[in-house]
Amino acid sequence: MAEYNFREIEKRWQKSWADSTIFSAEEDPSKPKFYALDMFPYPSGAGLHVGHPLGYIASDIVSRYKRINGYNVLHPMGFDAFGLPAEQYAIQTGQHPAITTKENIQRYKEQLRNIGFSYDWSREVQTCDPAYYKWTQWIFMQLFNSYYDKDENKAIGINQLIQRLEKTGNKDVNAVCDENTPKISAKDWNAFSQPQKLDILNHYRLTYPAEAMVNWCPEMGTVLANDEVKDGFSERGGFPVERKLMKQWMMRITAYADRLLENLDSLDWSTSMKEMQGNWIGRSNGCELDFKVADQNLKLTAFTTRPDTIYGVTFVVLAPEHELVATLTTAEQKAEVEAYVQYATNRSERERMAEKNVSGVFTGSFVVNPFSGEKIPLWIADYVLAGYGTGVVMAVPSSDDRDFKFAKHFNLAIKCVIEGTENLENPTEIKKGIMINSDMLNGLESDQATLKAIDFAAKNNFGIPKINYRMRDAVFSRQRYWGEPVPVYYKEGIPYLIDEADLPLELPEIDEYKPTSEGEPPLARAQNWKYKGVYEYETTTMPGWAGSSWYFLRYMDANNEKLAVDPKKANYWGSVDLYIGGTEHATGHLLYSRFWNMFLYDIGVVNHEEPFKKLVNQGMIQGRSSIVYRDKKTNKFISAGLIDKYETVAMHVDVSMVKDDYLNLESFKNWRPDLAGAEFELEDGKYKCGYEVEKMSKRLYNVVNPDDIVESYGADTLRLYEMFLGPLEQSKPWDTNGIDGVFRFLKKVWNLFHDNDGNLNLSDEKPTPEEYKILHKTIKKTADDIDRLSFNTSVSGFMICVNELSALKCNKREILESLLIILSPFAPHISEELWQLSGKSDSILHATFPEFNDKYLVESSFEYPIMVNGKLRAKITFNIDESADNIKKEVLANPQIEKWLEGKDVKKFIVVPKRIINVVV
RNA sequence: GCCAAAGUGGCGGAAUUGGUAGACGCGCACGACUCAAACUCGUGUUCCGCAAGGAGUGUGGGUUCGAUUCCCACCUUUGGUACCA
Repeated sequence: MAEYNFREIEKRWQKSWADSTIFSAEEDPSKPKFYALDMFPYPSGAGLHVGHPLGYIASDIVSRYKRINGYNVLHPMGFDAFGLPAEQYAIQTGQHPAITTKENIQRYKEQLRNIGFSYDWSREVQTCDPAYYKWTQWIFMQLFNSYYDKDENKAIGINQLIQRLEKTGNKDVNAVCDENTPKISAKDWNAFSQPQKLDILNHYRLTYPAEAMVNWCPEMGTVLANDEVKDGFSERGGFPVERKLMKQWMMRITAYADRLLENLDSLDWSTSMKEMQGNWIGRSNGCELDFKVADQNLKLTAFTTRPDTIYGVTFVVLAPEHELVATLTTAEQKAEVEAYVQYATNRSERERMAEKNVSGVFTGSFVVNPFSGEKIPLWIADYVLAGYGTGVVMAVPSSDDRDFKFAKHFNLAIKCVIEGTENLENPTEIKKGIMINSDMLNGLESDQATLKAIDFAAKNNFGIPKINYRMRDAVFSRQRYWGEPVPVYYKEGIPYLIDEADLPLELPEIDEYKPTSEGEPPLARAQNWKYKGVYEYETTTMPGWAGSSWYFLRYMDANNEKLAVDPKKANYWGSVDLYIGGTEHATGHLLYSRFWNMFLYDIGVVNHEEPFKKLVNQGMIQGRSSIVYRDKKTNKFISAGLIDKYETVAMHVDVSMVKDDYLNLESFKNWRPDLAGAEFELEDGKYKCGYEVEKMSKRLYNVVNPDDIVESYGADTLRLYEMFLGPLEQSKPWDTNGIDGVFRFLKKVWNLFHDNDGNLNLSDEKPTPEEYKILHKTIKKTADDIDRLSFNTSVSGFMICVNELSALKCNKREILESLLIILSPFAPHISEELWQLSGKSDSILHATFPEFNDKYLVESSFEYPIMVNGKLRAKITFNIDESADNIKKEVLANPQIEKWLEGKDVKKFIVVPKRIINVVV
């Protein structure tokens, strides 16, 4: 009577779980904790497609597995709800982004519920909720009130800095600050006006206002962070981005550069992920060297990582934006230099990148090599960046590719300083070796020469060791509406934090979501929006990454109205034990989160320095588009196998009209009016489509919605199939074609419990050794596979297990109940249903993962593959403890083997116990 | 250019420590059931060959009794990054 009715079963259990508190987590010191986290989604209008749940399913399996292994599991979900698409939509339609966002979240939650995730929804967070962003603003305030002390190597309250300034000025303060921070004495400080004092403090604060060169995207009307710009275009939308000097809030992430870099070692992340962050931070060890300007009382400081090549310096190059460009240009060169600077600074980042040609201009001035005393020309070129190092490069054309190209182009001197490069067409091919033509450094190895050069420069007061970073402080302002307001107001042009008691500072209502006619951000439109009714608020909002930089902490204590997170709870849950999400967040979210978490660690909010102990990047699920081919001459559609005979045009068709690559002709004709009269050239009476693996996108008609899969196969099938598709971390195309196999598997599971008439049929008989063996083999495999997140192989393990049990017609309760428990993290609905049908009153969620027992797998004999010279020739079964001599005797006497020996001498006889036997002749 | 990861049947993929390459699933072929189709079940399915046998994990070489696995060189694909001195 009972068929596998997944629709009814899944609805029922999903409701039952939602009505209970079965997935809510409470701190419980008696149990080990496990924190499994998904990167929370941005709720877009398009809903989830089949690629999104991949990681969620994996983390859900681990969560459920850990739960039945006695762990206290925290497995929450929420929404990264501030963002551009909702705002763009608001600009077009006038609809408040909060409304669209709310609708989209509703839709997402329903889609997620359909898949049967074990989320603790009581801890849901939404970044756009004032109850949440109150604390995002609070963290901003803590950053504003802190500076980074290098001696303590941590963030410290700004009040302590003020006390030191009052007593001794800043000469002994070893802190991270702006390059241009003035040296002040206690006397200076105490004589300063309040605005002057605040200005000094801004040079130290971990979040600070600054005039900064930013990535301005005119199309979007906002600035973007470095990680939001790709090849001169915005990552979202693909609009052109230009450089612009603007007043911005900045985050002093560079203060943490070293710790962010060094801690990478301790993290269980993929090497490529660590590599990406390492490159992004880009620490380079080197030194600064001073070059005196010839005949003037001026010096230029260059940063170099290769002071060993100092004797190979044949010119020095300034960035076009360098402040001394005008001073150092001679009268004769003035016109040429001005024209070049004009040209270089007006070009956008994008143009500069597209431009591969070498460009530059001579200043007319000369500088002096501090080591050799040689006079060398000073140039200006845009391959030198104002923002990196000092904006001055000592050019060594014999060791550096760019310097080499530049010297070649302008016919400048090239001097080789490394042995073996003298006769090379391109001396930069050899980067390190024994120094030559280098006076005091001659004969030294590059690395030793580097040390000696730095030492010499330091002793003679024209150089110091220095570490530079590629990473910049992060721009924190967005000229947009749909983000967290910055909790700052202005009094006489000076920014002040609002009172903590006035948090949250809520987004005001405005008439339109566009910038004002004066180009002010949308918040400038707000009427009567003033602090204490008097002072203007900051009108930029926080960027998308603000709310996502600490949401993993809020989950630990999501409903606390008094604190961002109770340190006691944060200490209990600690770092995330498994974080699953996309690789696209390598240099954005994952870096900013580490930064904020580290800061909160410094100020004592949490007791773990790193937020994500283990990180796994799920691969992208690509679309598998279906293609039909229209004959150019007759307008007939030609089946894929026959297109060689015609000249055809390819056309994407909706994948919902295609099954197993065969096109449903009726649906196709009904798809669009112009196709109603379509004719076809068929193969074997069917139309076979071609396919293409590409991005999943509406435009390519290849989007597959999980709701549709759940409707036709059920959530358990979807979960298993997504896992079965291949390794979690690998990108792969979604191909619905294979899903029947997984569905069949679940039906076989169902059939194990039922007789041919569909009646429940379980036996209480003692299982046979063979049945135990099948079960315990699968228990071990499942546990091992989950530990290494190899879910595709555990699914095939289940299939093997069920195939073998079916062959034995096994319906032993003892075996099948254990099977249900190990299957339950993967296919929770069917497992729960069969568990209850078999007479259990308690949920399978409260069951315990069966203990693996080795004794069922012990074999008394093994069928050895016998190889002769590495080629498989026979198989013979021996007892496990058979002596090597006996094995040898029997193998050599075997007629199958004898044939291959042909009486030749046996050189070697190798027996690898329980593996293989190899005879070498 | 540089850095990282990966190349295995018609397809997705397996082989966890150097030990039977192609598990499991899809697809395909044949068969059973059926009036018929679908479902389901069974058999087969890396390639060449009737077979015996041979070849085979991107290419070429090496180490080893034995290599998808280790080493060297190269090719291709994907991702990251790009004047970072």
